[in-house]
Amino acid sequence: MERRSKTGTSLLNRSTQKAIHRKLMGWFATSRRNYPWRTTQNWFHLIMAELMLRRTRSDQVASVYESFTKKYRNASQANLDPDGVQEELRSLGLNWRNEQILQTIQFLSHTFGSRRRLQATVDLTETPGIGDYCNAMVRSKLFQDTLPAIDSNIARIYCRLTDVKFHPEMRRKAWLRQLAADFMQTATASSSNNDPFEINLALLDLAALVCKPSAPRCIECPIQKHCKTGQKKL
DNA sequence: CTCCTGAATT
DNA sequence: AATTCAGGAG
Repeated sequence: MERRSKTGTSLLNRSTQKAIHRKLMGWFATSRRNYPWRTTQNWFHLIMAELMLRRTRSDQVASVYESFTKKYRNASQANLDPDGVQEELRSLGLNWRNEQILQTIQFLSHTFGSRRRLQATVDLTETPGIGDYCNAMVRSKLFQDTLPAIDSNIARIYCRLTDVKFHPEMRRKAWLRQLAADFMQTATASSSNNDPFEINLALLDLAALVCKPSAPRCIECPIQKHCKTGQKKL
């Protein structure tokens, strides 16, 4: 029985990764989506955005995010007003999630209070409701940490690149996480467009705008040349 | 691995 | 109407 090599570079060699990074960021420069949480330096607002975005469209989150962040500037303020938080989140639906968000706020408030900055040593995955994906987004933004964010959409990109049948559980597979980590290392070692958070955003936007779940727009894709799935369409 | 849950998609 | 989605937790 053949065993697939588990290293990222064996699936996508280093020079291909470099080429993908260059093309991806060129595309991102003109195609990026702009949302308020992408420019905030407020760690609490950034976390809240990621929680709201779970299972919810970005455009729907935008107005709620604006209202929420005006009302609550830090975790302590939000924790003092759980009813108001519920009210702010209500239009997003998913009430079970809102209960969880309140618990997350409570933990953040108790642990970090109203402090403006988090220490770079903080491990946010110890916070209830925050896992690897959210941690990577927040740490890459706040500390330029070279952590690849892997949600189902980004996992889909890596599966298509390497012609592996996609399944939502793929985002947890060791070979995919290794590949994503390798790509982040290659990309951040580049001399330009090497901001880890921007690289995470570029992949998210490519997944949302081009490498869609069904009917991907391979013709418009900046990395079709390097994608095994895209190559089949030529 | 399975479960959660209701919006989005087909 | 039926299926898919989606990070996190167990």
